[in-house]
Amino acid sequence: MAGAGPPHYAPWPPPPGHNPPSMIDVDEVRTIFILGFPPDAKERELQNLLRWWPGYEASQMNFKGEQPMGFALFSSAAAAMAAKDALQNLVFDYETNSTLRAEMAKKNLYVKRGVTGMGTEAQLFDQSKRLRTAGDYTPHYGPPGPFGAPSPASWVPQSYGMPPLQSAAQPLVTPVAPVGYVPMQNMKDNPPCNTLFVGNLGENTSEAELRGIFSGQPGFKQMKVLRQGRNTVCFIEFVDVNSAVAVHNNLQGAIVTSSDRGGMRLQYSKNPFGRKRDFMNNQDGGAPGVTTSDTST
DNA sequence: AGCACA
Repeated sequence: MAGAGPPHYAPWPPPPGHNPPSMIDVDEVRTIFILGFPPDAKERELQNLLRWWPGYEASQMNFKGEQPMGFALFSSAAAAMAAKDALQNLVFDYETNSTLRAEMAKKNLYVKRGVTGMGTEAQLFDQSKRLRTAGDYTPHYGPPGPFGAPSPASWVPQSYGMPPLQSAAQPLVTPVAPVGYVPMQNMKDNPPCNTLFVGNLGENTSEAELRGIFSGQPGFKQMKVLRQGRNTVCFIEFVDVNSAVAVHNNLQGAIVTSSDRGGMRLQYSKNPFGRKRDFMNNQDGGAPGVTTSDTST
């Protein structure tokens, strides 16, 4: 059971101008990081472990590597340290003999406004601006725009004072903002659906860049990259059609730095995710795409 | 100008 639905997903990225840095003492580290979880620990378990602690604000589980790493942000350094001590050597799971270790982090956990530990660290840039910084083909890790979002790497702790744990703490995804756009005429497209097809990608297009671009988009679910000789294509699934439509429009022609063809072409997929049953049953020779199921009215 | 996976 998935419970009562998604708790607090932000349906759309916050507009620019959020999180005024002057409001908070940014110098004070009030984040702890926690190790020792069993490999199957869930982010929700971390949240539920900490949510009643005084001053708890947000947490996040990082699943790089063998064992999950938890990060938790508190309202003050004192609250963070108290929680750190409370968690120290806590037996998390008797079956797997998992004992937690906690330390102060080097940097504070970066939390998107309104999101507490939901694990999507990729930042959105202001899509309405259609940043056109062509000339600069340096991959930007973080938007060049009005608000520079810190790369997730910036808050990954350096693990000092403890045995060499996961010093290889890498970000799961490095957010990538397109450096610019080229006009893209989209000749034949398909009816809107929850899956986008990405074309006009060169053979050495980096999957990491694509993931950096798309995984932070609102409603992103999963993506798959396909190499086809000197072409690369990519499928991106979204939670709903509206999310796909937004990205289809906003990122059309966005420049993919690792591609040698400039802008990407975004189309709706012919075979969207989650439709297998439908189109398998529609073998009556009728027009594909016309389904008998009605989702509206 | 290229549409996989369930």
